[in-house]
Amino acid sequence: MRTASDAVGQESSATHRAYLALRRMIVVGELQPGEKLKIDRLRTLLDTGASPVREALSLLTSDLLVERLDQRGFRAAETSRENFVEILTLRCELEEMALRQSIANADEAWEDALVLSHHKMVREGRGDLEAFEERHKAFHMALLSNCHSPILMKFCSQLYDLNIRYRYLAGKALDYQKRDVSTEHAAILEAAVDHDADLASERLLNHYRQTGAFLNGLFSNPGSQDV
Amino acid sequence: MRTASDAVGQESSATHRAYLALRRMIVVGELQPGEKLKIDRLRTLLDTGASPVREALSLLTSDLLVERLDQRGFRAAETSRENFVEILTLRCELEEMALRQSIANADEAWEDALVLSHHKMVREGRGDLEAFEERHKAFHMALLSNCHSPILMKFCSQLYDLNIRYRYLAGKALDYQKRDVSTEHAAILEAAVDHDADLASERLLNHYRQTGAFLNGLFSNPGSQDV
DNA sequence: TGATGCCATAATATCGAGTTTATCGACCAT
DNA sequence: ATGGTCGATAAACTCGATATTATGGCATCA
Repeated sequence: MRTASDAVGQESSATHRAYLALRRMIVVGELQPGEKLKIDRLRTLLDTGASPVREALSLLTSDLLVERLDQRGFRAAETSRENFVEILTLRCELEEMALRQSIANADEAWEDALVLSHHKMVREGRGDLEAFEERHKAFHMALLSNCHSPILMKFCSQLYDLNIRYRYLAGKALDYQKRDVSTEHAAILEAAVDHDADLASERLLNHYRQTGAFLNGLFSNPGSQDV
Repeated sequence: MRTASDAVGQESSATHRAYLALRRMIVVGELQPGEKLKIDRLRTLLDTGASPVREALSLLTSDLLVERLDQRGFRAAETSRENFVEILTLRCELEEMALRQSIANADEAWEDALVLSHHKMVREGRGDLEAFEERHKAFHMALLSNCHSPILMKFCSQLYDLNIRYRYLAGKALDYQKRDVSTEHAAILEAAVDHDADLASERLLNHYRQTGAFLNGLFSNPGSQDV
């Protein structure tokens, strides 16, 4: 019983919709770390069947956003400082690798797409946080997208999602309001279009490490968020 | 209707069994690259229901061993020289990273486990090829296992499986019969227990690159296998 | 004769029910 | 009183069936 009107979403499949919805809910923290994910509750929440939910949870398990317990169902992945540090470290390693390859393969089409994604991110502004985060990820992925290594891209994308989850958990991307990340983004973009791999890598990694150090501090006194 | 006797397999779940079985079949080539994976056929083949098969295929999609077609089901992942080169490159990068961290964290327990896994691999011999490959993977993973980075381990494990698939496809691990890989393994082990990260990395990467160059040659004239 | 639209077939994707398994509280034995 | 076992409840897991969607052949029309 599906009307022709919602055929516009070219990705029409209950499983895929459930996957996107659940991933979003986990990333932004609507589903808390360690929270039990009961099929029946999610089934009613997403208004779909049990099969799509199970399949989506299986996929999220491979993304490390969901953990599968022996025969006891699923739960949202736990968080920990060790996990956070691991993600940050791997992200720095893999993204530097991808960025350098991207720059080595630089061509006009890539640079155009890169500038465009940066522009879209700037234009979006901070009005809608989730929309901005979408653009933000698009920009960072665009930096790497010319590495011609789909597997590496997949890894970077996964690590990005794992990381952004910590940002949300720390309190609605608090860091953005204190630091001037716009300047950092512009600087990274500039170095990339100049094909300066060393400078671009250095700026990208500093970008991550500053955010990382900030978030890492929150593990000690998580009550310091006052807005 | 399950007897108590087959409770010995502590991982008793139709989904997990289907996952292992299908992964094995794809890796060793019983399911060819690009082959359509019809649910019904696999269902009868594995003697299980459709749900476990679907869930297993979903998981394998995240392992990059299965591709999901829009709304047209699943197929075994395609192979290509580009894909092979990418896997080899990433493997070298990530495993060197993991190996160096492993050695940096070296302790007795790790060295013991490492020596043991090497011994088991040697003892297994080439009688049962699949059993040997099992030990072989265990040895290589043991080298990396002390890096204290579960995500990195997961990536390396995935890449290992993707790579070994090409070995099987090239013709039943032909390379092992021509080169003296035993000596190479022993040399890697020696450098690792000596905590010589540079030497161990160099030997490990040479190990991979030699195998890689050999397999890469098979893409040009795949008919050269004569046994 | 070639191309196009339609219909039959087959396979997928989804749903709802039944079965197996874990959890938790109560009860009994020590 | 404490430890262990048993039984009721709830949940996950699995199965069979239905509905939806793609595919390939056939008829029709230009």
